[in-house]
Amino acid sequence: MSKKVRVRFAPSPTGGLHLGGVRTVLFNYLFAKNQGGDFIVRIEDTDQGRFVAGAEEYIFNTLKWCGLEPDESPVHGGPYAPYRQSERKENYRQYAEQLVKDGYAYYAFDTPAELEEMRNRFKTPENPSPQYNQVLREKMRNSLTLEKDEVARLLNESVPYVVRIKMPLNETISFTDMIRGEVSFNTSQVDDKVLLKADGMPTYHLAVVVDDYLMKITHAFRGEEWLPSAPVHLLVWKYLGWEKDMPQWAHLPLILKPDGNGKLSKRDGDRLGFPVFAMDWTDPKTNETTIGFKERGFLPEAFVNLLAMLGWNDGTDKEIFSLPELIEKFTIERVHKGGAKFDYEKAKWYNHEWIKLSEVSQLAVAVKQAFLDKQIAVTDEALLKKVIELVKDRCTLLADFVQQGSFFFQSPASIDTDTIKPKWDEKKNMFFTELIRAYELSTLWETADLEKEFKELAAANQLKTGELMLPFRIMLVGGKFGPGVFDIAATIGKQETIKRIAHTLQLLQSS
RNA sequence: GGCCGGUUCGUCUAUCGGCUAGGACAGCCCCCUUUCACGGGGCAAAGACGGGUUCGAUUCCCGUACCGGCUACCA
Repeated sequence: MSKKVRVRFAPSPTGGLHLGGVRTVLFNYLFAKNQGGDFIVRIEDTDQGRFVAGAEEYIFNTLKWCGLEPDESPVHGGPYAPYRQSERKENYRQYAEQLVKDGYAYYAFDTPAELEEMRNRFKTPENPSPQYNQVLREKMRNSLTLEKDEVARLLNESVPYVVRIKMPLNETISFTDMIRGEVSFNTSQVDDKVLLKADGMPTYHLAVVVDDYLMKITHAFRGEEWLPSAPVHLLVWKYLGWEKDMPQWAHLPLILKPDGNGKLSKRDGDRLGFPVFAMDWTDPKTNETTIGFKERGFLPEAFVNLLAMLGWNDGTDKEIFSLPELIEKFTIERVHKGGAKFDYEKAKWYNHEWIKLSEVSQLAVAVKQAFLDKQIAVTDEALLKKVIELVKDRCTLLADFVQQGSFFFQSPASIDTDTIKPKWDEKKNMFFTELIRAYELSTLWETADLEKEFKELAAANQLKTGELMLPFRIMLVGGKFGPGVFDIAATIGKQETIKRIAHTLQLLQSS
């Protein structure tokens, strides 16, 4: 019997959640649910200096929007509460002390200024960033170099200190990553990372191990940027005597910027004009808002779908997956090793596909909101549904519904008469005048009837239908866009259709 | 600089030693459509390089190059 799968997403609440973060959540979630396991969210707020108001709430709102609800978290509760590291502060010190007692870690009294001084002093062109390591630790002020009495005195006088792991010299440490296979490191290349900070808070390196252990995490997913510190974590697991309970690691590939170099950042979105955050994020300090996928008009289904395909596929040509399908099909073996450049065009394609494939009723709420955002109140639900049905094939983002369909709810703000004018003449004017009369007498008001009448009248006047359709369209919607003209006329009704024709005729007359 | 990771069309990817290297996005062309889409059809487009191993390498191994990540009392 193997243990129940438990995975965790461990964000630090420092701002909006971006693509990469949500994808990490998603892969955690998919793996857990595929295995019938639990998905835990633990807030890693060990850095008091980086606390950002509202960031935690934002994270949970985002998960909710995506449909990735945690089984355990600070807001969902759970048997391993609290799930906020700042509230678990007292847990960590004992483990740090235990490591010191067992000779795996030590106290270091160097001040930030001293550390900076050290780095400057030993910096050379060949070694631009000297590390607090097996060699340099000998030159610093710590419980390894100081006399026992001196250490005791400093501790006694409450001189600030940190606890650092004592990296062994020249040991090979390796593990099997679920995505990358065997990865190994030489400990001589790894520095003595701080485990417990001077303020008594653990660093990520200690907290991640302690909490993963305490919360019985079985599989740990995180971004590839964590790979270099994996040996530190491995060693902490080992030194604490928990090796047999260590989760299996999986380091996810990064999401890269579209135009070349580096991992995708918020700045790239601003620069290239696409969202990077899942939802709008307003920085409480600057009050600046960064656009999110949700507000840009993405459906959560599409957002989740496109994220899943960035680094994973099911081995077939299938690209459109619902969340339940993803859960069913997801396996780590099919996660890519290489980073993926984010392609906004493809992202939009996913949204377009999901809009086309969604039921009208599923779209209604979001589309109504899109209209409302543009100051168009929709009160007629039946009309809304009819409009969605008519235009959804040509909508990539939710806002496109407004562009494609506002004229169903209100008369066009302006009529593109410039397009009509060059080919306008008295015969056409006559035709539309007669059309008004004909439509006034119509007893049937369906698409096919309207088209039939229109064409018959055109034939009677010896006019080509083709030359009349565009003017008609512009009269009804204001420009060269929208679904089929007769569908529009049928939908807006007799009175409105006639009104719009007459209005344009008047415009053409007076200019 | 050091360490670690990665490398198939412009982009996301399939291929688990047999390939005429498949699909999707974007691009281009045609059909459908008297708007724009949708839909259908087509074109163009890739294994970083050099060595091995093998009857046979995109696939396995080793180098090189390139790209990326890390190198904080941040996560």
